[in-house]
Amino acid sequence: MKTGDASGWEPVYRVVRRIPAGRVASYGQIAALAGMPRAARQVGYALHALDAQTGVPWHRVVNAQGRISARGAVEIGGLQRSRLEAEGISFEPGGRIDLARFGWRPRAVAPGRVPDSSKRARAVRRSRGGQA
DNA sequence: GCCATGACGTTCC
DNA sequence: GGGAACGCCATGG
Repeated sequence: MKTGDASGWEPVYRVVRRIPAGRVASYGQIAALAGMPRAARQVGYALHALDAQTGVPWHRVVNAQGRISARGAVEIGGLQRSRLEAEGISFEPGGRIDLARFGWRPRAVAPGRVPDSSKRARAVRRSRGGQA
């Protein structure tokens, strides 16, 4: 909430506009391209404060799980899904999107293949102790 | 100026 | 592949 003025989020909006139709990008990706790799949350916040008439394809932005979060805003999530489907993006039974196919790759990487970062870097930083 | 909240991400098991 | 916990950063009160 907190009606942000969205004045300093222009770089973020610019990145979102760069997302081609039929493709989706994660908040972290947008944040990284905007210059804030750790401010993924703020990206979502910026989009929330954004208006539907700003011309920014906010519906092409989903979380890293390829799912629509829209905390509390169910109507927003429904609209987002409808828009994505209209662009040719298919949803899985669980409401998830196949990021391997519809995920936006600004680096123009070979289609059908993604570096993936799910379960590779494990011994990189285990100091976190996410769980006992 | 400090505390609480939030369209999330990444790591660990 | 899925669930849970910790972490980051910015806005609001």
